[in-house]
Amino acid sequence: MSELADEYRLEYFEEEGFVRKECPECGNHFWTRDEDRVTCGEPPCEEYDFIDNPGFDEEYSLEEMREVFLSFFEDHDHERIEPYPVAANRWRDDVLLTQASIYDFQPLVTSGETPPPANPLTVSQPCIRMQDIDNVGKTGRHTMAFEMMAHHAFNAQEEVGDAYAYEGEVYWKSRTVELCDELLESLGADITDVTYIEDPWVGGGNAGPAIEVIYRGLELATLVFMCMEQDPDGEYELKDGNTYSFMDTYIVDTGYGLERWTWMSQGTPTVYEAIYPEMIAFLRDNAGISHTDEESELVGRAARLSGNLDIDDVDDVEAARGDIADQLGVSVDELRDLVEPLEDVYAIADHCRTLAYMLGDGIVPSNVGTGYLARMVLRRTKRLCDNVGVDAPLDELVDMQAERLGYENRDTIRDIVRTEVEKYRETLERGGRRVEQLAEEYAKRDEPIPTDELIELYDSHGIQPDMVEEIAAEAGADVAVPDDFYSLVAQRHDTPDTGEETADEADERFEDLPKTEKLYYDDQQRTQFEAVVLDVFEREEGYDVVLDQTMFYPEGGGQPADTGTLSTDDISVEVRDVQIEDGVVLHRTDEDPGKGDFVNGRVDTARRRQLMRHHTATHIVIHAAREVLGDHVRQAGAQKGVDSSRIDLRHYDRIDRETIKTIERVANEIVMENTSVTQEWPDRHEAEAEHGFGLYQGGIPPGEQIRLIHVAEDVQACGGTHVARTGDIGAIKVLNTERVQDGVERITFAAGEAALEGTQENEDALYEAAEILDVSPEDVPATAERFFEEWKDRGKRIEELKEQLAAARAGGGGDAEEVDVGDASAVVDRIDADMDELRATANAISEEGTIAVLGSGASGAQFVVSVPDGIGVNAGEVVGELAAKVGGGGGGPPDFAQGGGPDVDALDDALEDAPDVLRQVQDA
RNA sequence: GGGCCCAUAGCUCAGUGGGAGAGUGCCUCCUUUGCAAGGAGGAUGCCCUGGGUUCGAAUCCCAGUGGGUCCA
Repeated sequence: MSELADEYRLEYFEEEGFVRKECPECGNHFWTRDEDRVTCGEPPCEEYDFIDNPGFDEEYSLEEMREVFLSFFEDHDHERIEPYPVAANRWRDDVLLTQASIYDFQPLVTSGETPPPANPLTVSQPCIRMQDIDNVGKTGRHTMAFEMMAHHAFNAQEEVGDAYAYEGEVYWKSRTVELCDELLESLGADITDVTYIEDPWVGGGNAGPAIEVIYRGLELATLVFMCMEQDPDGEYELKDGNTYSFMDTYIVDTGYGLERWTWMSQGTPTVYEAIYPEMIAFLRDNAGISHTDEESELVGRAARLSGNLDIDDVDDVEAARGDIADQLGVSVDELRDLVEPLEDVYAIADHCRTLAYMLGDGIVPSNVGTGYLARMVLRRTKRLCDNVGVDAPLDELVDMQAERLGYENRDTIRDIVRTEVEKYRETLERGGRRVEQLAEEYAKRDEPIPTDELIELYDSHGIQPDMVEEIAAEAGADVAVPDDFYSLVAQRHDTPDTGEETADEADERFEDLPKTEKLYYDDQQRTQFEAVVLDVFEREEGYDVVLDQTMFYPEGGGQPADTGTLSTDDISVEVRDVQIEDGVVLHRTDEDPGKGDFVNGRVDTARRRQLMRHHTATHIVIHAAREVLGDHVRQAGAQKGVDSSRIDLRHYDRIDRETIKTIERVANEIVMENTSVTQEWPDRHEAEAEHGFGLYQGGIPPGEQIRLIHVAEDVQACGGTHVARTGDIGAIKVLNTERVQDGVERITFAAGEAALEGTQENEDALYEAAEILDVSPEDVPATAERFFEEWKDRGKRIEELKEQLAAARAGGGGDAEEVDVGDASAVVDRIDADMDELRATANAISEEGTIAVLGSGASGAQFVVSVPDGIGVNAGEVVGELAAKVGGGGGGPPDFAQGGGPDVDALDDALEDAPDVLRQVQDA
């Protein structure tokens, strides 16, 4: 680690007369202008020194501070860029949320594959860190949502020339520190009081020297100099135990916490009061939290004391509470009563801001992905509100933050919040009933509710253990929540590893081949072409044919591969599948067309046309859905086909029939407008700047240029083949919708011929039903309803008649054989009726005080035995005996049993034996 | 993407292989009558759909549909 020390000997430090010191408290090395300084200045080595003593000349609001920062760097030759969405999974698949400004440029820019949108640049990037969730409100400085203000410079070593998407050096360490110093000085900070602590950074396979900027006890910024990568042969061993070496590229990655700078300028007791004072005032008022001057003073002092401690999680807060209470001369309980409601209010304000970012950027609550995180935050916020007594609707609270952050989709945000709150209310209600029942049950048995039940309640029904405790207490049941509750839940989810994923077969055979020229982009309507067979590879079944150019579209972007033929003068081979690997298109054929030959390629036109129709139709349906449902709608997946296609859309509610009809109509209007469908290959950053991330409905393509498809007003990045004009689609018919996950709706639809076929199939079903009912199609619903009602009525009527029949049989059943069985008498009879009738008859007979043994051969051989009260015959045993004689079994309660078997021929014999069986059973 | 849970009367839910139930609401009557309530009687149901196992399935198995929930 010490090997990196040289990395910190900056020209700037030398010129400015900085000295390098070692902190006697923590042992870290730091740089300072103040030769007399002893410690590094960061808590716990030193305390906060800005509370009630702001470190800048003026107070700034969050918005003002952001503007000061961005314009400072603009004035220093940086280009200001718009922030990215907080949903980082929009452009990368390794993380869900944006947690730092550098996330915007990973992985393609940091790796040098794609140029940055500007260089150098400055941005204020909204970020969300869920891992801090428990600390929010309690430590005085943690927030889940924050903006990381930053300036970045992307450099490449001079000698590598243009190997990367950016060349040469913009600036590096000295200039970065100098800019930081200048910014601080421009705000009136006392820069002799600033310390720069050496703190090497390691993360995600990269590393480099980094500097923490400390002023008056507060870490205001981290300056990271990303210049190393993990390398088994690297000469530097860093704090994670891995070895690293220098890279060709080196990147300035800074992070200035907007909230902290704002806080520093105001010197309020906590960061929350500095960054959203209006909202906190509103919440305090709404929750009815008011303090006497004396109490306010106490709260302020407590905040200062806890701020001075180096508290990084809630457990520490609880532990520290005692110390703080001692120092203030009050009891812990007194302090807690005073401070906890405030902590909740702070957390609510923060969580609402988090939700505003998430929902504003189009995250839809769901049981998966970022949607799940949004749902968690929302429910937590709702709990906090209920807990502290905030009764303002949550959608209003989120809207306060959304308005401040300048989101334009505020109506949708409010709608989503209302829907979610309602869902949560239902879950709580359901859960509450469940817990009550359970609690009563265990209270009755005088047992505590076992851990198993707790886990089940949480895992399957979303009920927090503390809620169980609360409800259980009311019912008088005990609950013991184990300390390791959440790890027990986690255990339930541990699934045995089913081996490693199949190793990706990097096929080296295609490496030396030139990339196939993609003719299908030049003229998407053409289906014939000529090409040279560059190579043919034998496969387990069939061959991979590589051509110099092709019209065959390889499977990709949810569009299946083309099929067709490749012909020479001598032979015609069938293309069954087409794949692409490293730009080389592989035509999977059944025979070898011959390497070096000219071939005539012919794509299956009908299939291709349907695929193109469906692909363009997919864009149109998404566009229509966005228009009808709102801008938050995004594609969560898609699959095109020949007969139908489907798209999965993120939406927070079910899509009902009326809405589907509207979407269908809007989509078909675009078809009927018959506008042209065009493609272009713009620079990716320009495209993003113009159209936003909405472009990437189907995933993010790599490369400096991306292909855009314009359909009417809709623009999407897409690699598929499309029709020339929307009218070519013919028609779009939605076939079905289903909810594939919470928050994800699947729309299945058909285009062109398939739309016609789909409609005809539906009509066929209707006509067929109409024919069966012998009514006209439009009368089918009413008739079906009438038939169903009548059918039910008849069922009831039949039941009644069976009862009557049974009563009649029991009363004056003439031909039934009556036998004496000890003290009782029994009727043994064969009635070839169904089970219901048998049962009814048997019941009626036994109500008269006679044992009933009835047999039926209606479907197999079946028996019912009914015994009146007070007669010592076990019906179950009788049936068992009888059923055995027909090759089956039976049973039931002692007074009423039924059974049977397959052997109908033996039924009469069995009934004949019945009196003997009865006597036998009675004796036993 | 994966795990788990649920589907029975209008509503909330019992029902572990053999006669479909409770509470509540509904209808009628009685008592009382300002309301709340009390008493008696009554109607409720393709037990989500489709297959399978079984003599027999609301119940067990499989698939589907619809909902819930936890995790990554």
